[in-house]
Amino acid sequence: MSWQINVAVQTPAHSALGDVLSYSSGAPVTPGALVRVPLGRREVLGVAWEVNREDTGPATLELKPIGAVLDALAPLGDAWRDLVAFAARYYQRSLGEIALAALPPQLRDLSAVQLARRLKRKGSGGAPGGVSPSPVTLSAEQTEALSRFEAEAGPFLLFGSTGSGKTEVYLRAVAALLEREPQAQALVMVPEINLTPQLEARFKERFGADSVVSLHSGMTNPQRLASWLAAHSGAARIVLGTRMAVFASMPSLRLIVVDEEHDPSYKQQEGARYSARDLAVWRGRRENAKVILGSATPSLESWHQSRPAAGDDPGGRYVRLSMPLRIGTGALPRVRLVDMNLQPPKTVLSAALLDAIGQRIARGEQSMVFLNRRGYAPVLACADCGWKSECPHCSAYRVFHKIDRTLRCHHCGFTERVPRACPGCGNLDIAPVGRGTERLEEHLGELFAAVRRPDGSAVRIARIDADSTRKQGALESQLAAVHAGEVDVLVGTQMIAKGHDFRRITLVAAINPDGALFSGDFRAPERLFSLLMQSAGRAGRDAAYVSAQGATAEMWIQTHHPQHPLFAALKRHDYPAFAQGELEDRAAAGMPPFAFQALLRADARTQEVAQAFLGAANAAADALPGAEQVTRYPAVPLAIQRVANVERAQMLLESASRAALQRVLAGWQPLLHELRRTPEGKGVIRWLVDVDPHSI
DNA sequence: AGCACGCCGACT
DNA sequence: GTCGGCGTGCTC
Repeated sequence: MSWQINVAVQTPAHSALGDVLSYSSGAPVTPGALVRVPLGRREVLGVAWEVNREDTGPATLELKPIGAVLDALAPLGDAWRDLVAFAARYYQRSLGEIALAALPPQLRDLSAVQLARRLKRKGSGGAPGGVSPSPVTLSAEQTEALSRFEAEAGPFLLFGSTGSGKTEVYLRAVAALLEREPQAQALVMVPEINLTPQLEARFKERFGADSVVSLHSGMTNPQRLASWLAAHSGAARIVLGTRMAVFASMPSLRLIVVDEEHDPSYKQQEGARYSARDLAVWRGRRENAKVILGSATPSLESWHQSRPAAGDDPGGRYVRLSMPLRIGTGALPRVRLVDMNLQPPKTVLSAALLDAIGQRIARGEQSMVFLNRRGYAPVLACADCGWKSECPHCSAYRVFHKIDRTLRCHHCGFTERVPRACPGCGNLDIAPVGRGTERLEEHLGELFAAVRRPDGSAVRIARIDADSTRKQGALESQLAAVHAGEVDVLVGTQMIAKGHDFRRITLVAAINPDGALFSGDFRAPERLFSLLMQSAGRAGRDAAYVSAQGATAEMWIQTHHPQHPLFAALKRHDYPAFAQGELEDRAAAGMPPFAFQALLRADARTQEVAQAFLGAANAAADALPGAEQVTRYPAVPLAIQRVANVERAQMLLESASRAALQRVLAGWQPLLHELRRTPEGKGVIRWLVDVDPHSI
């Protein structure tokens, strides 16, 4: 009984327990080994973090002995533990929470014996598949990007417009690595589960099915365990996945690709709020793996970080690789702005846009119309008494879904049948206000009811959004229908703007994107620009198809602000101009990437309690080291202040120094734990820190 | 977070 | 008399 093992276990952030719990062991355990340990009445999985000989000083407290060591599995490496430790520190979470969340869930339930049995059954893995030669010839831009990638250290920002062939660059970079180093592994991340199947197919075709595994939350637990084990053992040369994959154990990691690096999905929005993109860059440096961030509309952070040196400015830390041209003859679509101020009042779809869609139908081409609002109408209202379909549990309206005649709250899920008469005054005349995708689909159906396709049949309209794709496999089958040409007009939310290659779509329309122009969220314009650029990229991807049809691909935007500089840049497909404008605004306002932010949020039964806690927390931070370099703003309610009967408030911290902000946050954590036991902390349901928040 | 203990209302 | 509501407290 002479070893003290400090183990990271899943201790929740609120428990105020230490980062690691100490146990005794009769034999040393390798740091990084998975162990089962007693915790209260139960036995949980943990990761051995530090191992000390217990010969110094008297035993201060009686330690429980560790349980089984899962020694059939190689211990997690130093680099992996450093990554977890960094993420825990930076995002203000416990070591164990990050570590355990990074492991496949099934590992928690398996005993040492079961795990050993499973590993034996798996055997040593199949023969490594050879790399198939690439079927395509590289463009000059791609060749240039690859040669700079090979020659320099990075990290790289691959700035390539939609259709410029970024994926082929990733594939070549991975191929060169795998051929050069027989053990090397590559990690390729994509923002959404929906995008993994097509990328997975492409990688498997090139590198063989045995070399590639996926890691994302859509997989079953056994699948995730199998993939994780293959990555951990080195049998899988390529790991493809969503943000969670950044924590995959990969002993020979040499290359990390973050595709669509600007995508908000890389930022985890619950639990440990980490940015997988930022962690990827950190991990790359720690493990000496090259990192490529790719995007047609990079995040302003990455764009700024990849600025070239100029004058006194030494430039950013990233190397920018630009590929502005679209492959083949397909030009970028023409952007057409419709000034909605010149349309008759209450116009939903302008006559010019309808005409353009009609022409596409007549030519047998497809159009895509998107609107970022699902359901039939965002509000149901009574004209007589002013009743609106408010959610009784949230400070939000319930959305009218005509399909099943329900009012649904998109925040808490509360659903009711639509009332027959106004609950306020009994008036039978309650009407939908505004429109969502359902209503747009209906509207288009009416408008094109009399129109015939070239073969004389009726126009086919389809809708893809979170509601239409709820069932397993629904998205795939709906996408297949679009690809097969069974749809003339596709209506949907931003879901359809992301990544899917609709080769026969020659018109994309954004019906009402104005909301993001003057939103309180300073990142809204960036997201809108990226969404519109991406949507425009959906149109006319198949150059051969477009030119054979003699058609011009078009992106239509209906707006009340046609003079807005965002649209001017969009018209020219000029991301650099847009970014420069935004960066100037951000610099002037002292916002990211010129400042660093963190949020402290508190949830309570009442807004007063939540704000009182934040007020006390604010006062407690006065004395912290670094506080003089951090601006603390007063507590305010969240934009949606009540969800499921919980009131939410937050306060913002901002500093030009990331280090100072980190120092304050680190010192704050224990004070916040103490605060919960004071009168100001009574009634606080939870509090959380969000470092580098995405929306404030 | 789990999972206990603990102290008050409606059921076999 | 017990089943069970979730308030409070602890886990090396």
